[in-house]
Amino acid sequence: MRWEQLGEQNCSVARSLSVFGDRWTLLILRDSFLGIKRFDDFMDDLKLSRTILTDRLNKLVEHDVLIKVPYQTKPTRYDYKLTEKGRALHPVILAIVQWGDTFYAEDGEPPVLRTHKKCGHDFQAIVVCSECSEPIKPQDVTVRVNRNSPAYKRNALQKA
Amino acid sequence: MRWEQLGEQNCSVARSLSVFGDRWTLLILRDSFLGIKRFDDFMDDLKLSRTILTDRLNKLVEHDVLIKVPYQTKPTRYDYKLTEKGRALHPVILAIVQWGDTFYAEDGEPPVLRTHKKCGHDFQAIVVCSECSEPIKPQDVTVRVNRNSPAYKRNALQKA
DNA sequence: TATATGAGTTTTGGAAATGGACTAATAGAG
DNA sequence: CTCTATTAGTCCATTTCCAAAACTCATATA
Repeated sequence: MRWEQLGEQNCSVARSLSVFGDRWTLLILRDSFLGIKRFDDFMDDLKLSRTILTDRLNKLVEHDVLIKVPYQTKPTRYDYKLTEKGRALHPVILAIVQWGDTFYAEDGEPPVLRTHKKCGHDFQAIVVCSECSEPIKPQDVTVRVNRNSPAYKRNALQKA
Repeated sequence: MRWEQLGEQNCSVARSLSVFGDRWTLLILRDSFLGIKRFDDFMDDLKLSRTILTDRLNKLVEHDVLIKVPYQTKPTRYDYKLTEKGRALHPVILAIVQWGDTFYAEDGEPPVLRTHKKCGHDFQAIVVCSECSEPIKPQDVTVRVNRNSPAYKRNALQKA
């Protein structure tokens, strides 16, 4: 399967990964959440080739994850800022950080600490059930196809 | 920066992505959480080249995310099953699903529904603070370097 | 006029992915 | 005891992707 076809799959993981599932994009987003906005600042931090950075930033703008906001004219220069859709990726980054902290922190000390301003504590990110607020374990989840989804209906019609 | 060097960076996102941040690995893991275990079943579902699948499965085994468990001898054939470390990636997958469901579900109907057995409800995955159990918003998080981490100490020594 | 800054584009050799053919070990059918 | 199917690979030619470095362009500053 080609990368461009991935987004056409009827799976939320596949569609999401067609947006940010490549080598660099999640690192760009990590930097965005840390406040990095400008081309050369991404360059300095990520040490990737300019070509790829240009490409990835443009794709993120196309997908409405980042937006270009001019910060000067003559010549026009842009900040790359997270959109609402981009900020919605925060849980993904936090979940990845959590896993890395758990399995790769030397001496149990993660490289970076995060404080939750609301409660004032250093925190870990926990994924919980929207209905009962309990942490979700893999074995507690059952999966089924949504018969109300347009994709399912199209498929059912084809077979009939 | 080369892909192999990524894991050496002092960042939990970078180290995590050096394990699963490529085109196919997260899709393999999605399938693992759906119960797929065998080489050809991954093949059928993912439609990727056998070479790449071999490579990615081996890497996941090396990183202790999957483990090979023989299900027959003569010839020996293996199931690829999630380890504890692999199961710990469940929140990452759920966070990705959540984002895809939010922004790419047609008519607001996601392709797949998940039920939490514990409470019996279809659920969404929410990322909350381990200390106050409130959902975490990007603007409520402050980040700082952990001065107790071995990596920080090594760096401080170098400069002194 | 020369140099610096910011944000790219172009070029080119090398690395990785793709798709298809080939291999191996064994079981079961005829 | 040969033929075919199953499972899990390996090998290889072609295409695509990526890194690094050089080049471009618009402007500001010395």
